[in-house]
Amino acid sequence: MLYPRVNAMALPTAAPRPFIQQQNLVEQVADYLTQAIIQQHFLPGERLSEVQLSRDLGVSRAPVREAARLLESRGLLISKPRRGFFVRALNAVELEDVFDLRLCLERHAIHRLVERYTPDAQRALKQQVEVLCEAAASNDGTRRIEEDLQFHRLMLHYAGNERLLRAFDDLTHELRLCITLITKTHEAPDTIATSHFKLLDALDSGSPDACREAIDYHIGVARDFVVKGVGETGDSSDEDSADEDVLPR
Amino acid sequence: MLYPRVNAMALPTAAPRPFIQQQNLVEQVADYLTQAIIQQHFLPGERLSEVQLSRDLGVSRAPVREAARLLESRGLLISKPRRGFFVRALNAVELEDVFDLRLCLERHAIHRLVERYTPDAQRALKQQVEVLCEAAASNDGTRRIEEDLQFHRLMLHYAGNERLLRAFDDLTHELRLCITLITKTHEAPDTIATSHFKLLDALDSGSPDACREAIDYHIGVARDFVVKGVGETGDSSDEDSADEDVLPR
DNA sequence: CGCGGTAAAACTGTCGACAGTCGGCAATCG
DNA sequence: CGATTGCCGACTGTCGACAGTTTTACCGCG
Repeated sequence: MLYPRVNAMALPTAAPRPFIQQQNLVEQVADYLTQAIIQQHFLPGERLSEVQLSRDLGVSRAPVREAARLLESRGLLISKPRRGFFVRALNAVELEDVFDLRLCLERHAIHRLVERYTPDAQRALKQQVEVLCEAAASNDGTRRIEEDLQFHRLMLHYAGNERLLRAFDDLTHELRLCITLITKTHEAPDTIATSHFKLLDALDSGSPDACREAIDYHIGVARDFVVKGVGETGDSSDEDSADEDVLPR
Repeated sequence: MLYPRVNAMALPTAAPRPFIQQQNLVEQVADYLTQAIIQQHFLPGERLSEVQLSRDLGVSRAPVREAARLLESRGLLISKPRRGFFVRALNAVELEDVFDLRLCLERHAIHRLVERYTPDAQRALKQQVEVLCEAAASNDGTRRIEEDLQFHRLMLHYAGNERLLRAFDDLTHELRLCITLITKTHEAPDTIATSHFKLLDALDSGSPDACREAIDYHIGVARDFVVKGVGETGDSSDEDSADEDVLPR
């Protein structure tokens, strides 16, 4: 083992932090854990030992626990009392739900966006598609996904509802759980490109119906892609809790 | 001050826990803080001192911190590094965003629900409306709101997407931030009743368009109600952070 | 009387430690 | 030989304490 301190960890896809101030330990540990989970250094369903993590990262257990709670709220971890934290494992149904919610959010967003489609937004989206195309041509699967998500983030952003954007961000955290499934099944670069250009065209047309059709198609493709990829791989999770359908308040 | 220990707090809408085991301190503190914020024992924008809380509740600071992080993820608190936790204060724009997202979620939910409208769901919703009507006749404003939310929770539940329900729950936490504003402006009991009966009728009709119209009207009324209530009261929040529109990844 | 600077107080971030609990292993009994 | 029970190790939940930072109060000076 003997990992270095968190300061020295390599994060190729880390969030750009232009500010001078370094984040506190909690966020650093959270970022580290997020990356480790996404890159499958921790497998779905695996238990995370607090002492092990704190030893490896060279910090005490308090920041580790707080970071774990943060990731739990993001749906990346699940805590079982007195048992510890486990890496969340999405089964097929949960994955369907995630994409259904994504459809819900993006439909709404694109309708809001087409109402207030400024040149600024148009320019930014167009530019991001270009970045995405460039990424799609590369072999870096993770970057491809991130640029794709960033495009959708931009859409949500220019839709003008910050809370909607937050809901989307919460969702993407879970989406990244199965990111490796997507990166492995190498989607054709031009498919990605045309799929996004269709969205731009629909927005340019100004027709809400065209936008809805475009986003439905777009997300449908992504859904089929991931659901196909998951197949029999990542179901697991829990069969022991048989009292889940009582709808607690 | 001198609140009692967290064990003694009254939670009329507490989750049913048939098991012997009591929850851990973190959840207890989180529930306590949630109730305290909702009942405005802590005012919006107010800072929460960790030591003060831990003294008052008779626990150490670790559970308080973890509970505070939990509530931060729910949007009830905001943490500023090295400054502490503050009660979230929703301004008018944020409130609009919340209701817009609620519209987004419930539109989607009711469309999913009308596709799979089982007798079970119909019965449960009808019963909940009756409970709501009873609550609406009472003077307990908090209970009125909670039963109202519970009805919508049921709708989301029977829509069959657990993730959608979670997104709604996350949102209602923020909705409760301005709950007192709603309870003060006493809505007419029969208005509430008929408004919900319309939803049931739309579902019975099986027409997606009717459902959409009903939910749009329903949430529109609620939105106007709250937005009118907030008026000049709860804006505040922060004017110091001028770098919020850079769209961080 | 107002203002700037300094020092003290209070608070947050982090740490190490202790106690209760859970899971696994082995010894024992049927 | 299989099931049960007691024990042991490991781990989580919680606590008190220390260090660095922010806020506040106070004091001198203009």
